Amino acid sequence: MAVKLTKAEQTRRTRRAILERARHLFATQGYAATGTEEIIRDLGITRGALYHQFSDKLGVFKAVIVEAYDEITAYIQGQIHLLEGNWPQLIVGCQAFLEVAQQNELRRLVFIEAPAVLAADALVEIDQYGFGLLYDAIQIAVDEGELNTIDAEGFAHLVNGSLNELAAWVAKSDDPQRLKTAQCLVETLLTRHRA
Amino acid sequence: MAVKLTKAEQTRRTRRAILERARHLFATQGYAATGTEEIIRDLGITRGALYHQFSDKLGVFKAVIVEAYDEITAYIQGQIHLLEGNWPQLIVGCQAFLEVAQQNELRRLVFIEAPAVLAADALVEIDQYGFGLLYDAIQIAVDEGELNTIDAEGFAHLVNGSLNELAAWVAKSDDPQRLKTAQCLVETLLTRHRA
DNA sequence: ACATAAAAGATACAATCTGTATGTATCTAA
DNA sequence: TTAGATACATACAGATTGTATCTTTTATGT
Repeated sequence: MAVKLTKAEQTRRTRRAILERARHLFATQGYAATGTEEIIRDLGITRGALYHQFSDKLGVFKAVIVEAYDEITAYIQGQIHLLEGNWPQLIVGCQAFLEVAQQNELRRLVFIEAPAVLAADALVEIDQYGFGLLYDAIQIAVDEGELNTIDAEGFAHLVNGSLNELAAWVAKSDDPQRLKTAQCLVETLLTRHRA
Repeated sequence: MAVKLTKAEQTRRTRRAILERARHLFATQGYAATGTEEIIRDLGITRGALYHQFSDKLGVFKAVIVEAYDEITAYIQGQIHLLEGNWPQLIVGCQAFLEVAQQNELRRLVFIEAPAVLAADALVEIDQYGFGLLYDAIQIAVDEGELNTIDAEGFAHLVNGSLNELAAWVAKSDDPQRLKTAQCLVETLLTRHRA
């Protein structure tokens, strides 16, 4: 029956199907333990289609990671874009990160698999954007005299590391209180460095 | 001419040779990109010896990671064991971590490769020890009324995340000043949470 | 509308790599 | 000294990735 599809539409569907299946498998089993055969199984296509749409297995992974990053930053932007002023945006942005990065799939993908798989590769480039938002906000806070630190860049890394680890901590537990605790800890961290 | 060796000694030498070579390769190329063949090349043995001494490739990796962890904790212990009181030990211990974890080989191995490779596996168990030292010190500081936080465990994760990320930041640069900056940032972080 | 180009995908295959099964020599212990 | 264990080598099966080639369907130009 095969309804007639435009080439562009066919490509779009194939890529989406591959990306969604791959994302789930990479997140639950890891990159190495997931075969290209497993990705396309039940999708009604063969590995040939996958290799036609993506350069290789790593190409699929990169595409998955880019989408995951976009989701995270989009969520944070959505939470802060109505707020007035850099300082509250910084605090709420950090707390929003803890909310979204608590999802296990997203977390393992972005903070465990990606650094290892893309180690030498394009990781810097991709991660740079997410970290950049945090760094910018902290730099502004320093410039505005709100934040007191000897090194804005270093402090941005300090906060970034805290956020990643706390997100993992929150995700590990099923205590709904833990998210609130982590959010409070980050707010305290920032407040105690207030000028 | 093969000098006569006792079995135990032969085993010891083989395992050491494999572990040292594997550690370097895993650290520089990553786990997935390092083949068992590559590990034993130039060691004067075959893959058969490797599989006799270790359960499999993952077994080699685990052994490498355990040694790396031991090195890190040994260094920290050496730096703090003469200090009096928990609070200074906490601060100096964190700073010592930044010194030792700045070495690129150790860092990629322990903080990038290990989490991905051992994801579901025994990672928790291994990492638990290193984190445990930090957690204990923080718990004591809270009990002694030195540290002010709403949640000792959460704060320990916050500090741990900061340390890991700052270590990576220090390692990325060749500016010798950066280590000092990072150490100062951590000291400030702790001091600002002092009761 | 028709011929031709181009793209999506299928199939088959070569190259690797891991782990296992089996064989051999050397050491240890009764 | 002899039986068994131990360290290691060799050969091979299974799995997986990427590439080369072929087929089919859609797009394009005249």
